[in-house]
Amino acid sequence: MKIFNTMTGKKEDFNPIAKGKVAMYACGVTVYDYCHIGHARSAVVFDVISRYFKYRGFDVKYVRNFTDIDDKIIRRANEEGMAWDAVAKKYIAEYGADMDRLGIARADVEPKATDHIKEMIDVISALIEKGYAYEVAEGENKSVYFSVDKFPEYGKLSKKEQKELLSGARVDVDERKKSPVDFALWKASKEGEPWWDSPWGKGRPGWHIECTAMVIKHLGESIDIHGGGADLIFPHHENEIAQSEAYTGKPFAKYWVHNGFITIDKEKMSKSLGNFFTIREILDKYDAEVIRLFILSSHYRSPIEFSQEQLHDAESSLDRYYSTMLRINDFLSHAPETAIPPPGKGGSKGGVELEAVLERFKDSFEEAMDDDFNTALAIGHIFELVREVNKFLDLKPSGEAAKALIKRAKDIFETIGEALNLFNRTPAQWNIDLLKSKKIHLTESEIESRIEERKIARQNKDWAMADAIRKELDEKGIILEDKRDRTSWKVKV
RNA sequence: GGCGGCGUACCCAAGUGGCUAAGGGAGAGGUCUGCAAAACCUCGAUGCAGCGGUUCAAAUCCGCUCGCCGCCUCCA
Repeated sequence: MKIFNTMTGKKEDFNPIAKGKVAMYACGVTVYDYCHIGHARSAVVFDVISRYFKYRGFDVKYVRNFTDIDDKIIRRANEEGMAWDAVAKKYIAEYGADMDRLGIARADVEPKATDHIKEMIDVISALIEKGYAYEVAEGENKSVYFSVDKFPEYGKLSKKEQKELLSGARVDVDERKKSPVDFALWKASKEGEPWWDSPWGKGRPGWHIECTAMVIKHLGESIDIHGGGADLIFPHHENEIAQSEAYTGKPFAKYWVHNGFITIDKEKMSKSLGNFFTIREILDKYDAEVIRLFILSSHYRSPIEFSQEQLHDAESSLDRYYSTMLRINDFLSHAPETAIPPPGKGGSKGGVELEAVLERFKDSFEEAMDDDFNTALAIGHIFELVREVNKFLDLKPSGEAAKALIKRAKDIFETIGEALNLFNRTPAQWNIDLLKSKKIHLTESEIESRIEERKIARQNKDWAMADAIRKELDEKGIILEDKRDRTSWKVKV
């Protein structure tokens, strides 16, 4: 497997620190508001990465944290007249609900910063002892800062020179810090803010230190993969590296993996620009699987331009898949057991191309995913298989050999579906769920009974009546498909 | 200003040195069908922002130009 490592700027062979095991940490969210589609992307990407490692037989331990104490949470609490920890609790629950709906597996450990205050204090104390950090008195309490110039490798991840950072006017000038690039490990408590007791009096942790403490506690001092959105490269991950490696003297993470942004009108989606869509806003109009397919149709490091049109395209693709799965299921349950000579063309020759695609499918899929998790290419392969399956079924095959072939294709879809957490509903469920996301107020049985009425009309060759029923359903967003022996329905996408 | 990325058909998007440039969506024509729908077939970039260069061979490497974006501040 090859993975692009932000640290080296290259794709590298993946060799885990411990054979057969993957220790992986992804920075989660600060819980002060609903998540937007950009957060969803990051979560989907790392979900798929961890799933694929498991598919590949690795023993994966995946940790994704919650930042549940921070300025924004405190501000939000004040705005809403809530306690800060009630805000955190609320949005952790909402995050979980969004992730569940998106089909994102819970991480093996989902630690919260405030559950690791002691661990953070231990690391900070050690950093002071080792001379990497210094205390600054603020009233009766003290803050602690990391002294960046004590860590010469600072900037190695983001490729920044300390000098450049110093000359840049954008860093906060703060009289308390010895250098503008130094960052807070511990913040002295201000009036009305939450606080914890510490060797420096009342205070709360800085942002970056939580990840160091939680990584070390749950995964160890050196881990295989550390990831997050590309906007975390600097300063967050750079600071994590500095404080962690200063503390342990060991490399913090072997591979640094960062996902690209979601953009709107070519601009990064962000809270501050106000150009964001929350996950739940999108889930109100589109099925969760559509969002997953939309995200996974591009490589994880590329920017993705968000638009309704893109979502609609993804929805159409998915519908194509499920239409094919319906044909597969129909074939497996209704096709004659014994081979009947197909009229004219086809025959045994028909399965050759499908057989060839099936033969190389697993390799193609793994080759794509092994190449820095190229989900876009992998999904392309899946649709090649879809086409071959349809082509084969168009030949109206029959007999055990044909069924075995189609069964093989179905098995492949299911295996792949598990690795990507895509394509794993029944076609019927897909359409029932579409009724919901398209807000079509019809039940399955209502549709079925109209189909039954139409069937009688068709038997009587009352085409006007049959067409009227079909038109009526079509206007409500339901498409009917007449098969040889029955009629199926689907939601228009 | 420093660092990094991107520009592939009408839209989205793989491909980053070598067989006909994946796949999806949209479009046109056809097959099937009572008519449809779905599916399939055919058509659709002699060309990968532009210009130059390296090479037997480049979308793919190098240089320049144009356009767009990100990070350098909280940010997935």
